[in-house]
Amino acid sequence: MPELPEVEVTRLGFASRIEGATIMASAWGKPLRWPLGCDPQVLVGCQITHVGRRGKYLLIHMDRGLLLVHLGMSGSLRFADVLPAPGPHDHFTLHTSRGHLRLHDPRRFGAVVFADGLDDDIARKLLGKLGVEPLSEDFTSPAFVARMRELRAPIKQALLAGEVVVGVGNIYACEALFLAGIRPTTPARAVGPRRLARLHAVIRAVLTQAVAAGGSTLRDFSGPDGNAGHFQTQASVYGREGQPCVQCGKSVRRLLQGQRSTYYCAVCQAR
DNA sequence: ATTCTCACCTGCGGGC
DNA sequence: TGCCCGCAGGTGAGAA
Repeated sequence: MPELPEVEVTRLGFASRIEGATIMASAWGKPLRWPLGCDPQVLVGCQITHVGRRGKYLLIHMDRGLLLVHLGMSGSLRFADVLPAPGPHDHFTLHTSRGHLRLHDPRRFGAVVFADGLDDDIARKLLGKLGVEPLSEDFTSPAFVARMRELRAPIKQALLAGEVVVGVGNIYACEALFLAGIRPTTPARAVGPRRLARLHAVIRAVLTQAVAAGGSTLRDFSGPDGNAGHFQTQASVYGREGQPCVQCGKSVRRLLQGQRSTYYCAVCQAR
């Protein structure tokens, strides 16, 4: 599920409410993608100071160390004063003095990992190669164009790789390429600079709109208050194979790139 | 170094 | 009704 907008919607929904809370206990279900990396007792008594985000990782900073939370494909976080007893897919609950934070993740591709700090080994391993934040000032058009022009990979896969810009997953990569009029299979370096500049602008715009719409809910995702996102209803191509292109009316196509579905319009994205 | 494939895990919808 | 297949928002590991 969660690409940058969904993670950001999650963060915005509970960050200010949990900051300042003291952790009382944690509860665990089935194993997630990676082990916590410390004794769960280490968390008890820690005070949460700030909730940030890097790419698709939530960073729960504490007075001692931080938690890196990833939602994988099917994860969602819920934060509430009162939560029901954990269900079979609730694999982590953080009980704090300000409420209870719970990770629901049927597929368990998500993770909760403890790190001493952002420069410790595990944090660097997970965050070290990530590209620029697309909603930050550092995401500039000239730098983006220059970096993309170095890459042989098909442009969609260059976006998904996250080494140039983070947070753009399968939905938003398809949408951004459609809005920029770029064929997803074109090698990044073969896309003209003006189209790349357009892509830069459109990535910002589409992610911003998606955050405003509460993210996309295909099946699992909900924000920390339990509300579904509705950006998926605004999608131009994603999930619309065989349906008419919103611009030209021709049938939206689907193809596979690196085992992932790509949706595009062969007319509007001619090259 | 790159680039590609596999693997992780569960659930759902479609076709037979 | 029920089974089997394909598909799903991510990404690290290992092979080629």
